[in-house]
Amino acid sequence: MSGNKIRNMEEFAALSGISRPTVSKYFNNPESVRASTRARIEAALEEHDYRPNIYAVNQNRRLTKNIGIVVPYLADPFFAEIARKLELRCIEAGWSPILFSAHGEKDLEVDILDSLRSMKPAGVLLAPLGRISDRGVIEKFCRDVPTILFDSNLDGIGEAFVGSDNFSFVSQSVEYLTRTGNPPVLFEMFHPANPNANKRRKAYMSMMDRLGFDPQIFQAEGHGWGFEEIGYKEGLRFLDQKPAQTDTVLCSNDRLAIGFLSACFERGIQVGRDENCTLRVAAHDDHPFSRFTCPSLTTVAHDYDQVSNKVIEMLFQLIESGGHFESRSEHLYPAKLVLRSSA
Amino acid sequence: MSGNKIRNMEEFAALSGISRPTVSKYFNNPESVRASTRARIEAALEEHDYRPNIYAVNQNRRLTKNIGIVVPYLADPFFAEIARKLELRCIEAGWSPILFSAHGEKDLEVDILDSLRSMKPAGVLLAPLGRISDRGVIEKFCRDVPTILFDSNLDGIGEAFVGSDNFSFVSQSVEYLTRTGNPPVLFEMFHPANPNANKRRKAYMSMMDRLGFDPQIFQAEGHGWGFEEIGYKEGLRFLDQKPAQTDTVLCSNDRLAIGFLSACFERGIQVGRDENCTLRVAAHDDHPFSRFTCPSLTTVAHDYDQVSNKVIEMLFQLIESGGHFESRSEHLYPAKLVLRSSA
DNA sequence: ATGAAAAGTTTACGCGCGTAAAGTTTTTGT
DNA sequence: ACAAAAACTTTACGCGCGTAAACTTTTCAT
Repeated sequence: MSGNKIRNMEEFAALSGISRPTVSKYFNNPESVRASTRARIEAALEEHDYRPNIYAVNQNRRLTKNIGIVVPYLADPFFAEIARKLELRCIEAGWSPILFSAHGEKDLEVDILDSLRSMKPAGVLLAPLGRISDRGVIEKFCRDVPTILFDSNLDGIGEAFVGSDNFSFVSQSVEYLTRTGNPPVLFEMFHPANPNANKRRKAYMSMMDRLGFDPQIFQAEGHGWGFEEIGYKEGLRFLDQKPAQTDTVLCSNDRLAIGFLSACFERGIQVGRDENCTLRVAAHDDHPFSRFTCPSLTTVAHDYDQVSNKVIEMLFQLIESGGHFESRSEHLYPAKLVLRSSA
Repeated sequence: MSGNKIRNMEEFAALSGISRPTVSKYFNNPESVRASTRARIEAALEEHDYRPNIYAVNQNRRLTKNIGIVVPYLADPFFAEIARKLELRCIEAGWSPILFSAHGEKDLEVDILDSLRSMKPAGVLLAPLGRISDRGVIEKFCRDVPTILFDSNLDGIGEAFVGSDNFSFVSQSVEYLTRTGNPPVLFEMFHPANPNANKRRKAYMSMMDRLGFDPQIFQAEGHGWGFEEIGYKEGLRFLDQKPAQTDTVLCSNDRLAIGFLSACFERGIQVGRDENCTLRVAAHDDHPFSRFTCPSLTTVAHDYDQVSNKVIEMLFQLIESGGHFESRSEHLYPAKLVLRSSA
């Protein structure tokens, strides 16, 4: 790389000995120019390190190479992990992922969609906040920008939805717990942050009914995304009101369970499936940390890879289809029971 | 909002009854125009919802309103939490934060800086990977783009560094542990991901020396960012080789401790400061989840707020100074001992 | 009321690149 | 070797906005 900075494509084209329109063509698609000229351009690129001005490029494109990725709460390791997978896939395929977190706030989600719209992204992967999302805004956004929904479904919104099958989670956990012990109480939030919680409650009711047991639900108070804290505080309340009826708790998700297990430990309650244990605890999601709880958490795992693969696949299909599908499709993947020590 | 879409500022200016240069001035700084014209523009804005094309805007600016935020590993809740704070601050102040994660990979960090450079950001907040960072690339980047380093310091690179004082962490933990029990073994990684680990080891050595104890260090094998896994596996190894000399373990960071506590639980070792406990465990960082370990983790906390406040303060100062400080400064904040149950 | 200062208007150019059109050179198949 | 096809060059315009210059209108203090 020689030191002299190149101002624009004109200058770079001159240095490479190729005309500017051809150089422009090269940057849009290196395969679109003859191998010999490609070689000359790349030789010049080695020497002078020039990159097209992204703002000038994007101004003239109807769509950019940007992919928006929006998650409801990035400080939740579950979303951090999914976002990581999605980002890497986009990069591999030559797109520029731009990551946003709504930080659990409705207004921020709206702002994000707003600025995303003006970014002219080729496509957007959106995991909405869910219950508190501004449905109208999201609907409008999805009409203007090619969007795949994931994690939380919003009926009829977006070109497609990809996620895990909540019934699959709950049917497996309830089946396992009842088969190997007593029917579980469902420990969930009274104000769940996203629609998956509701689907899990329904699945629980239906499974318990099918198996001939009475459903029992404990609803934890609390708002927001501090699930561990809620699981802990309300776990203490749950334990202290001594629900003699059961020795088995099924938490709606792993983060609640992390807090709940912490409460059990504090109350000196032995959790697990050994004889000396008095409580079994299971949950759903297979949170990155649930291997390291004490005891390690028996849970039902998302098929992270399948889901993220499908999200990416649908996105690329959508882009190739010009941003619109004939009809909206929903893709649900079954979950996998992960037996650990807690139940 | 009327339905007719506005193509550009020219059209919008016509609709608002104000000339385009004045409208342009308004969007750059609403305060820079007379209150009466501001009102007219904003009235038109209510009706027609128009937004300047960001690509055209940024093409003509030397610097944009973008702030780059780069962290080494976003799936680590510690960084997710810091990133969240920094992002929100930038948004409040009217900037557009753009979040990047190197996902623990050197090449990605390089790519990020590369694309960040062409984004003409007003400033960048960079927490480098550390040991595996390509120092030359980062140095060059910081010469071209106004950058504040945080979390991991790289000597002499960037306009300033803001972080926590590693000596403060270790001096407090070691002082507390020795005062209330026996001197601790340091449990750390042999290949630490970032320079803070080295500083903590040095601080440990120096503190032990000062207090007249023999330092003992256990170095865990393993690479990468799966600290909990490493803490767990190597924790088992540590426990199984029965180091009779000590009943106190100081983990270099909380994530290692989360895995280590999991190993203790599996081996049936009671951790804590009660009489019936045989091991005390403490660590550093005050990871978001360390309140919920079993037992809850005694640790030394970053002053998250002070650090993120200072990072933001330095960033805005840097921007106002035109992107360069007279001299590089380092700002280290003391940590705070957090007593919980594990030690 | 009056003149200077402040703010707005009109006109014009430039930013760096996409891309169309017409003409020229190189490649390809036969 | 030759014509057709493919690739490239030259020329030119447009994208949407920042901004400078010269001029006109509004505001404000005296």
